[in-house]
Amino acid sequence: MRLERSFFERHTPSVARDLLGCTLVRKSGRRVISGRIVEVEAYRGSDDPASHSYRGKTARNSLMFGEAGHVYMFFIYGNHWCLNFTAEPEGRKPGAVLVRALEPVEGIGEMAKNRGTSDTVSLTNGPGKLTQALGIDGSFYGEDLVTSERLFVLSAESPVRRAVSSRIGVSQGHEQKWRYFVKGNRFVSKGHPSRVKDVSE
DNA sequence: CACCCGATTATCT
DNA sequence: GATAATCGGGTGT
Repeated sequence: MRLERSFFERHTPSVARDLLGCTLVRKSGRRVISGRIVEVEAYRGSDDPASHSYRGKTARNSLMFGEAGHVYMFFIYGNHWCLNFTAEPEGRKPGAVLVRALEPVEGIGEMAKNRGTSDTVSLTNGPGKLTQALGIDGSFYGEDLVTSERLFVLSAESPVRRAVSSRIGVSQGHEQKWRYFVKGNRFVSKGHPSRVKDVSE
């Protein structure tokens, strides 16, 4: 079942945690590429120095202040697109969940073509990699996951073992343990080893 | 495995 | 003008 609006209209870390095990589906014509979400991070509001919305509303982050369940894309380090889902009830705090890793399900051949590699593990084990594998770019900025024909999320079919840590790649906001991943899954990104130490259940 | 670095550009100060 | 929620390739241990 496709996730509906109410799923996203909650506390951002809860949305992030519950996205683990859900399936991200990318459709273009007859082609379907999909993967299970195995790693995410929450970014939230004026109390989170690592969030793009920390310093208030700007042209780039305005979507994080709007209706939940939309796609927030940003381009980083001159190379990569990162995929985020907006969260929180509208009018409350700005919030978004970064999708960091997928376990490939459908369209693996297509992913390999998009990524230019045949190494299955490295197809989708990072935020910049999975967008490339699924053919998701800046044109998806603002896409509504609740109604879109080309990008949406299906609810989890079976429970997953979750683990938590501080977030990867951020220079501030280490105290918050807002990275969630599926324990033991080989498609979880390696991240920065020094920042993955404080893993807890 | 640990560390280092260059690529490359939108966005904000 | 500086910075960045990354990646891949390199070197050295």
